[in-house]
Amino acid sequence: MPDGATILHADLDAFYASVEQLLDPALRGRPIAVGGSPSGGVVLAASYEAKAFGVQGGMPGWRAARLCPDLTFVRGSFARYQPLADRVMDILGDVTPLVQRISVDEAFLDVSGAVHLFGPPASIGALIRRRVRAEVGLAISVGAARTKHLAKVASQVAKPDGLVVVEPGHERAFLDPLPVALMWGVGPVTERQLAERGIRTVGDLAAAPGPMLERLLGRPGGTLHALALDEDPRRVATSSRARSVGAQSALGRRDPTPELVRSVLSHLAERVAGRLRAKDRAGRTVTVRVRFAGMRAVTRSLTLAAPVSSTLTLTEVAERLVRQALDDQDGDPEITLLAISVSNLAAQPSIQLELPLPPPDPWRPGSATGSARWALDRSMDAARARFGKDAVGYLPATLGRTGGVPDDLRELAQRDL
DNA sequence: TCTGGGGTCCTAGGACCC
DNA sequence: TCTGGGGTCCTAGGACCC
Repeated sequence: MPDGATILHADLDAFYASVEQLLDPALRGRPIAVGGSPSGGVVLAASYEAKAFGVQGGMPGWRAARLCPDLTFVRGSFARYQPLADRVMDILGDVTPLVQRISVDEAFLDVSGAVHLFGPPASIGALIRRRVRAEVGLAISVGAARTKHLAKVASQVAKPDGLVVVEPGHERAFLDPLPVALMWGVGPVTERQLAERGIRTVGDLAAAPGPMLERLLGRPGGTLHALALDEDPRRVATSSRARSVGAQSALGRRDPTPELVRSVLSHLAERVAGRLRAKDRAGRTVTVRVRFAGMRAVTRSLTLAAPVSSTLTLTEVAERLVRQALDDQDGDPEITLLAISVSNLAAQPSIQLELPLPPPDPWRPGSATGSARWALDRSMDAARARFGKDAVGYLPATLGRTGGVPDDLRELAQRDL
C-alpha cells in the first residue's frame, strides 16, 4: 500500500452538460438537460443549475421538466464529447503513465512516481485542474487518497469543481460521517436494505458485524465492509479487455411481429458483429434481452460450440432466442426493448471456423454458410469503411433503421475490445 | 405516462465429470 | 442398490456503474 495519498481520481463535472455550456455561452449559468424532452426520452446529463432542482441523469424527461420548469433541453453534440475528453486524458498522461480510464470522463492515476517531479498529490491535483480549465475549458474535480475507493469518494465530495485530499491517518474521520450511498457499489437497493438495519453512514457500516453483512448481501457485503474499513487492495491498472459486447434498442411499445423482431435484431447484430470483426474477436455465448411494457425483462442465452462474429449467424441465433422468450410469455405482450450481447470472447482466427447451429436449425434455402458468410461480412465491412456506414447493409437492417439514438452517442459508451 | 445505451460482477440451481 | 465430495460449465436473473 502506498504511504502517501498518491492515488488520484479525476472526474469531469457534469461532463455532457458542461460541454454544451462551453460550446454555447447562452447556456451558461442556466439549468439545462442533455437529451430527453418534456414529453419523453431520458435526460443523459444535467447541469449543476438543473441538479439544484433535483434533475439527474437517467431521469425521464417529463419528470425533469416538472421538477424544473425553466429547464432547457438541448440535443447532445455527441461527436464533440469524445475528442474533448481525450484531450483531458492526455493532460493526465503528462503527469504519469499510470492512468486507468474507467469511462469517457473519469480516470484513476497513481502518482507515487510523479511526486518528485510535480510535488505532493495536492499540488498535482491542483495542476491537473488548472490545466484542464485553461486548455480545455472544463471543470474537473479531483480526489486524492491512499486507495482507489477513497480517492473516488473524495472526488465526489469535491464536486463541483473542487479538490479533496484525504491525508493518511485521517481516513476514518473523513469516511465515518459520509452516507453509505456515496460508496462505490451501494445503489438504491443496498442503501434501503442497510437503512432497514439502521446503517446509514460509512461509520455505521464499518462498525457492523461482517458476518451479518455477508448474510444480508452475500459476498458483495463482505467487500463493502472491507471498503468501509478502508481496506482496498486494488491497484491502478491500465485497462483490461472487454468481456462482452452488446447493443440494444428501445422501441416504444410495439407488437413483436416476426418482421419487426427480425429487422431490429439484424440491426443490432450488425453493430455487435461488426465491432467484433473490427477487433478480430468472436464470442461463444449469445444473450438476448426482451423488455416488456412495465419494465419487466427476461433474458435468454445460448453457448455455441464455436465463437461467432458473422452478422447473419448472430442474427439467426438471436432471433431464435427472442422467439423462445416470447413463446414463454402468457398472451401477446407488447415489447419495449430488444438487446443482443455476445460474451465468452476469444481471439478470432484469421480463417473463421463457424460450426453449424445445434438442431433444430432453421437454415433457409440458399443462405450462405461458414466461410462464405465470413467473406461476405468482410467485404461489407470494407465497403462501409470506404463509403460510409450506410453504404451497404443486410436488407432488414437497412430497412429497420428508424431514428433511434445517434451512433456518436453509442460510441461514447463503448468499451474498447 | 413508466425510462437510453454501454458495460461489470454476483448468485443460485442444474447438468455433468471425476 | 445407494452413496461422497469437489469442480466446472451453463442459464437466468439482478444490482450496480457511467
